[in-house]
Amino acid sequence: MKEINNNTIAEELREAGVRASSARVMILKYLLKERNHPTADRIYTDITEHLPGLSRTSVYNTLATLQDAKLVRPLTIDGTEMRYDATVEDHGHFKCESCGKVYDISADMNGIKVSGIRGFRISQRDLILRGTCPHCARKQLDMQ
Amino acid sequence: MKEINNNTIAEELREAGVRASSARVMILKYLLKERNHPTADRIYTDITEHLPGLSRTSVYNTLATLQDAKLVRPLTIDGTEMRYDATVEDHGHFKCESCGKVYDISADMNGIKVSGIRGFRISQRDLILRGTCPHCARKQLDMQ
DNA sequence: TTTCATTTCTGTAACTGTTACAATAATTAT
DNA sequence: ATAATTATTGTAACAGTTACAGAAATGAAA
Repeated sequence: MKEINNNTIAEELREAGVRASSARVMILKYLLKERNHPTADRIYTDITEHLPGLSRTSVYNTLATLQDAKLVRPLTIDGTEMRYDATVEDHGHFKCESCGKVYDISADMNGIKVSGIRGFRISQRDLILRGTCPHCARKQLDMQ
Repeated sequence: MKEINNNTIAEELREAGVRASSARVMILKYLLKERNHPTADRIYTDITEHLPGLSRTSVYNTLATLQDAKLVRPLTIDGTEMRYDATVEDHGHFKCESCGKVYDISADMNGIKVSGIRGFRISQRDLILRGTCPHCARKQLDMQ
């Protein structure tokens, strides 16, 4: 497990071919540390709470740059807002429809039998499960 | 294959426990016939082109009703807009990043090995593949 | 049928997430 | 140091969605 600090992140950025500007380091560090599938707005508010001087537009610009550099993956779990994930390895997500929280799940997508995709070139696979998380399921039982 | 006409659709609505208003029949018929994973706006423009007198808000309201009645499934393939699908059976989607088209694919999700979801109650599974569709892949080759 | 209560639909306006754009600031190369 | 490029900011526009109040349609009861 590589340590996460400004230097390692700056290096990772340069390796990916982009300049290690302060906004990029901040945002990538946030994504690597929190791993909470945040929205752009969540990133903005969390970072500026401690370090003002970052604009909302810069968050969007930076996220676009990090996506292009394949350092960050966009998640389209909700229909109306993007979420972002610094984990690039194949994995799935569970969205609790009760509390809204998004959980990482490990899923072996090679086991999926897919047909009717002859000639399709696949570059990304997203698996999203929806339902109720254990915490909310227990709460619902208690209320009965 | 059951025939799709206003009567069978009205009956389907009533069976699902909702009134068969004209807006609901129109929109469900559109979804069943077109099967093009439309956005709310696409539904609105396509229907009002031939039959004016349907409001954009009614499209949203109706889609929410049809979702509650489990007749329509929301798709969150893009981050900024919802799409809708009248097919309820488990299947996946392929989004071509080049032309934007969304294809249905048949996927057996029972083969997925998922771990780390003890206690999670799953109500829906979405599989989204992204990449290049055969049509666009051929175009890209031609250009080289 | 007429009346009443409820449900559905409409139009406007607000709201949220995102993007475009021009101006400023910072960085890199010359 | 200077110029050219790149990054960041703030404002404003834009798109998709939702809230809300009033109008219309529907269903039930008399």
